[in-house]
Formats: sequence, C-alpha cells, structure tokens
Amino acid sequence: MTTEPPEPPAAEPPSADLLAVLPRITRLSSALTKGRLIERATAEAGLALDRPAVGVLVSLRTADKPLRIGEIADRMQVVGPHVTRQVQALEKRGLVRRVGDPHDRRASLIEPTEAGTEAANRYVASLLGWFAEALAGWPQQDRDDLARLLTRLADDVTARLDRFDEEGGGEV
Amino acid sequence: MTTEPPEPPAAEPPSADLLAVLPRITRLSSALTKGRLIERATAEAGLALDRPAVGVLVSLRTADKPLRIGEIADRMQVVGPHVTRQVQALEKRGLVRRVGDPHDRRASLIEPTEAGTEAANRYVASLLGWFAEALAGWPQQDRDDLARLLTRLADDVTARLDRFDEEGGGEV
DNA sequence: TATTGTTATACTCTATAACTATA
DNA sequence: TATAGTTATAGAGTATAACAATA
Repeated sequence: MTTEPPEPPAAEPPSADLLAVLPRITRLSSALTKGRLIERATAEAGLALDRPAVGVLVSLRTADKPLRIGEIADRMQVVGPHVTRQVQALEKRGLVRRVGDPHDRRASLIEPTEAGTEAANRYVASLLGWFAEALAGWPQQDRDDLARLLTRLADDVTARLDRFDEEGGGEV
Repeated sequence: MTTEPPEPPAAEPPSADLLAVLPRITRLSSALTKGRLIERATAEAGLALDRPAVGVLVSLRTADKPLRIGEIADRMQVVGPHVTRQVQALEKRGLVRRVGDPHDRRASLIEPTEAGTEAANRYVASLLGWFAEALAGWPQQDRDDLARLLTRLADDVTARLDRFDEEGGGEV
C-alpha cells in the first residue's frame, strides 16, 4: 500500500480555499490553549481548576440535566477513566455531586451544585465576553455566516470521521 | 481584578452565535486529532512519523525555503527544544538535512530533502483530498465564505491574544 | 455475558532549566 | 553579554488494561 497507492494524489493541489481552512483551525485551536485564554477565564471565574475539569463542569452546565460518567466522556470526546478523575476533583471542591440513578445502580448521575453552576456561568461569560470583544467589529451577517458554516463543517467532518472509523478504515 | 471587573459579565448571555462558535472549534480540532485523520494521512503518505514531526516537515514544505530551528518553532508555536528533537528524527529518516548558515555559525538552516518534499506533498494531498470529499456538497460560495471568515477569526483572535500577553495580562 | 465505572499504569506532546558555542 | 541551539528533565492531558459491581 505504501509503494502503490490507488490514485497518486500528489499531482494537482486541491483548491486553495481548502488549503487555507485547515491551518486556520489548527492555529485557532492552539491560540486558545497556548494563549492560555481558558486559564484566564478560569481564574476570572475564581476557579482553581485545570482545563479538563472545567470541561466537565461546562459539559454539565450545558447539558442542563444530570449526566452519567459515560455521557460526559462522549460529549467531551474522551475516555471514561479520564472523566472519573475529573469528577472526583470537582466533587472534592464541592462543584458537582453524585445522585444515584434509581434505574441502574451501576451508574451514577452527576450534576453541578449551586456553586458549580455559578462558577460555570462565570467562566462561560468571561470566555464569551472576551470573544465578543474580539469580534466586536464584525458585521452581524459575518457572525451569522461564521456560526452557520462552522457548525456545518464540524458536523460534516465528524460524521465523516465516524463513518470512516466504523467502516473499517481502522486498521492502518 | 477578580473582585471588581469593569463590567460584570454574568448578567446577560452574549449572543447565541458566539456561544456556538467556540465549541465548534474545539470539536473540530479534537475530531482531527482524535479521529486520527492526521495519522491516517501520514500512513497514506508512507511515513512512519508522529504528528509533531509531520508538523515540522509541513512547515518546511510550506516555507519553500530553508528555516532555522527558531523559525520553525515560531511557526509551529512551540518551543525550541521540541523542534530540535523532531528535526533530529527527520534527519535520521533522511527527510530533512541541515545546511550551515554562512552568516551565523551558531544557527543551522533546515531544508527538506527530495524524499522529504515528496512525502510532505503526499501528506498534504491526502489530507486535503479527505477534506475536499467532506466538503464536496458545499456551494462554492460557502467554501469561500468559510475560508474568509475563518482566516479573519484566526487573525483577530491571535492578534488580540498577543496584545493581551504583552500588555501585562501576563501575571494571573 | 454485557455494561458502567474505577484504579493503576503508560504514552504523547510540549514546556522549563541548565548548558555549549558563536556573535 | 546576548543569541541559537542542544540535552536532560518535568508536567499536562489523555489512553489502555485489568478489575468490580450491577444488569
């Protein structure tokens, strides 16, 4: 497979617009983490949490209902044990609590406490406030378009990747 | 600063479009890495390299001229020692070579070999080909808009983060 | 037997600190 | 003394494997 690919792709470059999109996403994503924007928003919210824990808290706040460990993991696109530890850390700080699932005693449902909900609200507000300032000069049309297109892009890409994985592209 | 922010941000939610953009970027970025799209493209290019090494190779290919270690680090937004190791790995595989900088004997310029250039071309073509398929159904107008808006977003966000860092938001 | 979650461990990527060589 | 790069080490984030409890 390495020496004889079905179609040698090197001949013609795909359209330039595509070539532009990919590095932008990378750059944005790395700017958000390397620029420590998330850490700042966390600090502004008065939280002494690392990023994964904040992710769990925001997932719960966004869900607006108690979630299982597995559900949180799915939404965050991470694996179960990772969530277990983050939830334990959040529990210790009194930001989430467990409520047993009456229908399935293997599972436990996680929900934010009052303090957790408030902290998540402060965090999200801080982050979005920063973004709102960054986009302050944008015409409303452009904001709408960006949100629409980015949503579609994310949907298309993830759907395609899921199919990819399931159809047996898995064993490279 | 934590107790008396100029405008308390918690009261009203910023517009919903903003709230939508952020998780999309996260989701996209994580889909690209978790979905192992990059690993697949690497394998299709016949490369036995990890992601950071591929990043270096693509940086060099994109630059179209020999780069210093420090220049590569800047472009990848990582730190020098990290690049040093990746370049060493690429050297061992014959994908890049060093050419001494005649004007500054402390520095070494890195350039891809023939094999390195070809491998980078194959990799980029594979990745973009995948993306092209994912976006096959999109109207050209939407693609253009997405590229334009995403570029502007990346520019605005990174510029703002840079200012942020330099103006002394640094010591939280 | 399949599923939910936990514990323990390992891996990937990247950063920081200490150092060398040249400027 | 300042800069380019290297070596060695440390840390954050996430994955895999082995296991326990319940379904």
